[in-house]
Amino acid sequence: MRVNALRAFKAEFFRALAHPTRIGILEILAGSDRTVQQLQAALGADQPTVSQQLAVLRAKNIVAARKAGTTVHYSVRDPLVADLLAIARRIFNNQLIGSQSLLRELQRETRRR
Amino acid sequence: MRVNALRAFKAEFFRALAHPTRIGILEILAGSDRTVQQLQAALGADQPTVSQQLAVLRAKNIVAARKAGTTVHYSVRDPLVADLLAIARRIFNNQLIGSQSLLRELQRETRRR
DNA sequence: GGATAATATCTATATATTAATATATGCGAG
DNA sequence: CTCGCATATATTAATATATAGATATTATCC
Repeated sequence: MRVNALRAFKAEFFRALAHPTRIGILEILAGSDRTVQQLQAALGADQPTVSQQLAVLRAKNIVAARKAGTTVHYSVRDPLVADLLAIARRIFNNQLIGSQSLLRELQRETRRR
Repeated sequence: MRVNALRAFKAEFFRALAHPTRIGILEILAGSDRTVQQLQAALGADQPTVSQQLAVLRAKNIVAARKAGTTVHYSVRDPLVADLLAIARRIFNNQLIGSQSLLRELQRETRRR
């Protein structure tokens, strides 16, 4: 039964998304490619943190790195990741009925797209 | 900035999916509701394992439990979860080019739906 | 070559997750 | 009421992950 191997693989993929910084990175990259510096600024995170979380996403082949001189540009490998995040957003939206403040922020985000 | 709180929340959601058994449970429940016993049989997992992973999904409000006498029927709360898994499947499909055996199994699964 | 900027990796410690096993709870049958 | 089945929870040891900080690598400029 390699259904199990497949499920382990899927679980690994979702685990790669299971971190606030990595979610942030993907949300930003879903819009357009960015350098590490830009990600640092947009996330308000320090350099090693961003770089380390990028390494996780790279290891899972979710993002790609393109080197240009001393800076590195990152992009999402599969545009479907943006769709995935969009569906996830709708699920949160349904789920958060009752948690007003988070819900408001989520709706603001949904409108923006 | 409660964008961060929101991202933490999203990360938690994905963490709930980040386990082979839980993926299995959701794939099965996406088809139709099942009792714990049915899940045990379908997954080939023992009772405490299934129950424990169901508890995780319950805690995140991803599944709902309905008690009928001594047995408990589980269902997925939001039908969008099935869509999420379907998109994830397409992402794996793109990503797995090169890993032939897993890819074959994945395509078999995609065809089935 | 040396200095500097951008990015990556490592290390140590704290914390979380898992798997296996044991035990507890609730309910229906008789 | 008590027995047995279905499910849930607790416990513990092993493993994995996160976080913060220090350090290493790489390319560019002089």
